[in-house]
Amino acid sequence: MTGVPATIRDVARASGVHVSTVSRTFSAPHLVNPDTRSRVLSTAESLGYRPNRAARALITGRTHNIGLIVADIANPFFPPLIKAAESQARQRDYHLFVADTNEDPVMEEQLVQALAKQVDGVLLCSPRMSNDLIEKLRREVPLVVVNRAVDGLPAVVMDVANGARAAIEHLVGLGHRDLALLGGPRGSWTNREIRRSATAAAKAAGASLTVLGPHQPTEAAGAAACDAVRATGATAVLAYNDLMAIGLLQALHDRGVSVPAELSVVGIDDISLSRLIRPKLTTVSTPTAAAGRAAVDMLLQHDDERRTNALVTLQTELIVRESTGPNPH
Amino acid sequence: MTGVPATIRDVARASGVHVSTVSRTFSAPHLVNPDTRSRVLSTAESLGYRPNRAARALITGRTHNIGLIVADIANPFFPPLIKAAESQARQRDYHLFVADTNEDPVMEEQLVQALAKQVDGVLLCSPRMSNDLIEKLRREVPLVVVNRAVDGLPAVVMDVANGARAAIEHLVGLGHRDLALLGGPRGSWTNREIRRSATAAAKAAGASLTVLGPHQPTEAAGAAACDAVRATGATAVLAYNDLMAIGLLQALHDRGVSVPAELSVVGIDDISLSRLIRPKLTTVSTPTAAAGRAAVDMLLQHDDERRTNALVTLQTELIVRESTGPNPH
DNA sequence: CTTGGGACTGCAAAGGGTTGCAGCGACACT
DNA sequence: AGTGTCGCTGCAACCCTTTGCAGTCCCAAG
Repeated sequence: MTGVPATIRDVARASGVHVSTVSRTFSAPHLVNPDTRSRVLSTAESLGYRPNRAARALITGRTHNIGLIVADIANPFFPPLIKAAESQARQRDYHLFVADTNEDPVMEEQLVQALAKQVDGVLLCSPRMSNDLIEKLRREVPLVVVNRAVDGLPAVVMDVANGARAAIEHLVGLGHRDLALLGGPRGSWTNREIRRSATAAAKAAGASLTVLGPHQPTEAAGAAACDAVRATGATAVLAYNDLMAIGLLQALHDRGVSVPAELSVVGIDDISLSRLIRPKLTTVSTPTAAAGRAAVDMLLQHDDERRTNALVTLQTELIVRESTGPNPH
Repeated sequence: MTGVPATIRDVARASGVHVSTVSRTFSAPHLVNPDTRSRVLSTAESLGYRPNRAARALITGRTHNIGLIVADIANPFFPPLIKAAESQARQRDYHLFVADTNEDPVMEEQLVQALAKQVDGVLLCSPRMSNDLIEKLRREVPLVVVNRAVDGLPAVVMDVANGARAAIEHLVGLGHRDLALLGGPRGSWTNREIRRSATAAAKAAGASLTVLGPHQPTEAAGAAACDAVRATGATAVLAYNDLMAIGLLQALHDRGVSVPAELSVVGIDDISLSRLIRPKLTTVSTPTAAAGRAAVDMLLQHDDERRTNALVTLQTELIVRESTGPNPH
């Protein structure tokens, strides 16, 4: 009512107890007499008192905040992950800082540093920085990495290797023998996994695979790579993500190349967009919401446990839609 | 190096000055002798010292944090806004809490309350709560409202009224006389603006306008409303947002109704998706990134200024693409 | 009646900074 | 020499809460 927020002292005075009793009413209710407790609670209520988290953080060392760092909030891959992480965090009474690095590795480091003192841990999504740097940063703040496997660090990854293999096998099964891989950004663990797995799968199936890239993981980059893709002579292409695949689709459409009649296209991620465009995109779905939840859970479990299950791998699934078809040749 | 983070006291001891001098080195550099300053800075550097923001917040009362509350992070309308706000905030050395209400008005209130003590202000995006409640909450924490005009409260709105009018005039200009409005969620100021303006514009042009709704602002709701839209007999539809328009487009496609030959569809927002689908969506573009930046700016300017320019209105623009065409009758 | 223990509660230090105030030396001016 | 000012630095209180420790009261057991 007064405009200035009530502190624990106001409540103590108003209810005739010591501040420590008020404190305990909130943080260890079982230690205070039920009568006292309800009295304190009701005066706190009437004063509009809320514990000051900064002060609490100062003494307990726990902020009840989590940092979430992503490469690009506007990349449709991330919002479902952010949403799930935020929801999971809040359910456990944590708040979420969200920060955007603009795909810039040095920004990643700065952000972790800046957030370090203010959070109980940081979720690093699809980091582009080096493993060495991650090793260094983990000493400043608990880290959970998403979309990257780092030795000894808790991590949540998608089984994109399996997904890429399934995609290649799908294409080979449709008679394609000349394949292209539209590579993603430098520094991306996922990109390396996809390349490794796709290359192996193509080799095992006796097909050729031309690797293009690195590229930014954007629709524009996908469109820009259109001519390079066609120059490879491939009849089917696997893209690093749906966004690039969709950009490629647009560019192909502009050039009058029909999909999948002349060229088959597969994406990865299954962002919501992918089933809205024409042709509907064949893609490898990755459980992004589950990844967000899992990452929060890993961060919030106690350190000893955290070490034991240091790597969570989430399954992916090939979703065949309309952008893939038989080899025209 | 030690694992435990260095405090201001460590730096003071190591550089042979008092803590207050170290404090000033960081928060009021001009007050300390350049020699002293550089000495402090270098020992701070070598100790890996970073000011503890919680401690600072405790004494200064300013957290250097901002809360951003949106209805649905995964709704493509919001990510560009979030991204812009985050970037603008960080540029001014603020961090951003992001929270998601799931379109739930009571969650909105809880979130503002929970964040209140932890931030210097809250950006309330597209709030669904009542004006009374907003009035109440503004007494607990500085508020800036986006996509809603509230008396005396700093707000950033898009001129959707003008956009809706332009859309209706565009449709009338194409010969349509029987129009429908696919309404958005209850409690949305934007929805009321659109309805008001569209109704007035239709009336002025001598066209009929059937208003449908309220609906959730989702693709699914847009699709679900397909039959209701057709039942109105309208030859052109304006949707509350692109997501609903796109859902409608999908449903129309499934039913074999061709757009724009049989029915014209207009969206609002111009999310990135809208130019990727077929037919490309005619829509009213809203400057979401600019809104995010403006909201942060408003929050961060001093109170006296904040009062003077309490309402920022951002212009919208009709973007004619492929989903609108002449009246078939 | 003593002793022990349990249930509460109060005391005071601690956490890491900021900031008003005062002290101090150097210098300029009268 | 005395006075005033300026630039810099130290002192110590303060921000709000948590928590180890100790004290009080009461009751049950011996």
